[in-house]
Amino acid sequence: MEKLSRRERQIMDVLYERSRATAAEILAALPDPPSYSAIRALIKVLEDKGHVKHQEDGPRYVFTPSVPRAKARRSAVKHLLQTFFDDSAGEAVASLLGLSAGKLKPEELDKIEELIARARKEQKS
Amino acid sequence: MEKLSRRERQIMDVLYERSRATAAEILAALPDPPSYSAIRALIKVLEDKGHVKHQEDGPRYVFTPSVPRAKARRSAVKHLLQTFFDDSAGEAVASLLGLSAGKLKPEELDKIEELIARARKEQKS
DNA sequence: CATTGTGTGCTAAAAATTTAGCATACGCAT
DNA sequence: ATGCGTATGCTAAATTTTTAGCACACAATG
Repeated sequence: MEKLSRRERQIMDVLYERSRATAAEILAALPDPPSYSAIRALIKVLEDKGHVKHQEDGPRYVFTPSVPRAKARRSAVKHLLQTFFDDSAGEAVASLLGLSAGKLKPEELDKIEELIARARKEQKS
Repeated sequence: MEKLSRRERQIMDVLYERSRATAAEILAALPDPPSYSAIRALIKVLEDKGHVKHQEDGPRYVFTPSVPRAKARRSAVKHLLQTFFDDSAGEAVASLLGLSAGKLKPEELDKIEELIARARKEQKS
């Protein structure tokens, strides 16, 4: 599994964000969008590298990441944690809560609290 | 502020992780490290683009990101949230707690709980 | 005071990325 | 059936990234 160029990374981001997209949708979602052909060439590279799969949907292709989102998530979080938070999950959570202050639904808060409770138990064991 | 290539991104990651580093340290920290000259050329580009500053420390240069870590953090978190968590901070926190299950110090957990309590208050207001 | 080690700056070439452009296929309306 | 719009596949060229290779400065060492 080879490394991704900037554009390739951007395309993967779009795919992970929407979980599936056509070439045209990707084009629309990219910053400084290049030409349609350019996009398609890039997608082909991504397919060759094994990062992207496609399925036919009538006339057009629909592309999806070949590594499941959950897995990609984990690496991304791990990397973020290492790079910006010295591996301190606490700080990271703090940052998250800070960033979305006031935007959190009570149920989400409940859920998080429960997770903390669970973490406490694991801690003791 | 222009876009970063893969290598440039990697270098910035190292810098954010350690907050400061010499060319040699960066070299040591990079995956598939290229030559020393290569590193230095890349750093120069990053300086030209304005992402990196240096200060002299005796004989050698010490490089630091020119955008403060806290700010870079915020963008990184925001981007992660958008790309992998549909902007749901709740899910992101869940993922964090899951990833570092058992590795969290009780004080950290306390800290998080307090943040939640505070979020609850903001919620109501 | 030469030599060695480690730093910088610069530049040209190699490699990789990114782009545009053309050929082709297919559905659909004229 | 012809032409139009929108797909895909492919390729060659333009651009950017990445690399290696000097040249020079300076401090420490023998």
